[in-house]
Amino acid sequence: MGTESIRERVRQQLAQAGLRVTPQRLLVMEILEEADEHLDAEAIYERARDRDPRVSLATVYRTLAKLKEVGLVEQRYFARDHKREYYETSHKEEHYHFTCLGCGKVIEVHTPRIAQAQEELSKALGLIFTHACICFEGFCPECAARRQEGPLRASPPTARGGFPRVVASPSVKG
Amino acid sequence: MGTESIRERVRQQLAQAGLRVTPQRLLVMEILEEADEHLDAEAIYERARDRDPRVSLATVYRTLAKLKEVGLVEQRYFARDHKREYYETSHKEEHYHFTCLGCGKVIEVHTPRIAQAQEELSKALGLIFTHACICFEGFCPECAARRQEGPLRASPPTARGGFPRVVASPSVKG
DNA sequence: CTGCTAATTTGACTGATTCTAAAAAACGGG
DNA sequence: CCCGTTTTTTAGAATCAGTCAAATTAGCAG
Repeated sequence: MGTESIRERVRQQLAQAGLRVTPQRLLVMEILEEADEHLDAEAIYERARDRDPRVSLATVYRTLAKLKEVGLVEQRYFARDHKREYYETSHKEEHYHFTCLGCGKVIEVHTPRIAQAQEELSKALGLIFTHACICFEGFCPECAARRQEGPLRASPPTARGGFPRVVASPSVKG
Repeated sequence: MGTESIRERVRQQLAQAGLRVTPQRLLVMEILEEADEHLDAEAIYERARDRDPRVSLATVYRTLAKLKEVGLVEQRYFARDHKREYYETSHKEEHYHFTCLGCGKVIEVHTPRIAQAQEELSKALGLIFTHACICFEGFCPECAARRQEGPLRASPPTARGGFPRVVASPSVKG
C-alpha cells in the first residue's frame, strides 16, 4: 500500500466525517498510519515539518483533536510519563499497552477481561461505560531475566527523540 | 479513631520507612486519611495551610512523592483531567475508579478481572506486572436515566474547589 | 472573480508540577 | 540538653505540554 492510496483513503475518511481536506490533515494522518510506534504531538510535528513546512505545532494539536473527535485516531496515555498524550490510528482491534520499565518498549497485549469486567460492572451496578484508560507497566521477559543477575536500575531510557517501539503480541483467550 | 491515634500510627509508619517525622508529613497523611474523596496536591495544600501555615505547595508535592515511594499513599489519574494527580492512602482493598461524565462523581468499583488479565498475560507472555493505571468513565445510573429524556450536556461540573465525592460500590464476583 | 466561512499560523499564555538555593528542623551521640 | 550532620522546608523561579487569540489564508459557492 503506497502513500497515494493512504492519502486517497484518508481523503475519503475526512470527507465522510464532514471535515475539510487540508494538506496538514492528510499529512498528520499519513504520518500516524505509517508509524510503527506511538507518537506524541511533538514527534508528529517534527515529522510533518520535514515534509511540509506549512505545519505548526498548534495545528498538529488541533488536527489530532479533530481526528480524535471523529474517531479516526485514538489518544493514549502510558503509565510512566502520564502527562504526554500519544496517538495511534484507530483501525486496529481492541488492545491494551504494557510499558517495559527496563527497556521502555511498549507491548500491545490482548485480553477479553477488561471488556468482561465492564460488562459485569455495567450489569451489576447500572453503569454505562463510554471510555476506559488502561495501561500496564512492568518488565518484559528479557528485562525480567536480566533482573535476576544484577539489580536493574529502574530508570528506563526516557525516549526523548527515540520513542519506544511497539511490539504486538498474541492474545490471551477468554 | 481520633486524630491522635492517626498521628501515632503515621509516625510509626514514617519511621519504619526510614523517613524523618515532620509536622508537614504527619499533616499530609492525616488529611489524606480523613478525606472521603480523592484529593490533588492543591486541595491537600489548602487544607494543610488552614491547620498549619508552615506548609508550602512544593512540600506537599515532595511529601506526596516520598509517601508514594514508600507505599503509604497511591497516586491516581482520572480519565478526564488526566493532568492532575490525585492521591489516596493505600490501605484500602484493590479497587478501580469510574468517573461519571454526568455528575462528576467518582465511584469505586471492584472486579477480579483486571488481576485475572494480568495473571493470564503474565503466564502467556512472560511479562512481569508491577503497576497498572486503570480508570473508566461513563454515566452513573442516575445520569444514564436522565439521559433518556433530554440530551445530556456532556460537560460535567469540573469540580474546582468542590471535588467529586467518592462512592464505594459492591464488588462483582469472579 | 468576490466574498463567506472555516482552517491555519505564530506567539503568547496557562496551570500543574519540579527545581534551586538558602534557611530551618530532625536525628543521634555525647 | 546541646551539637554537628543530614534531611527537609521554603519561596520563588523555571519548565513543559498543551491551549488560546488575533491576524492571515485557503476552499468553495454564487
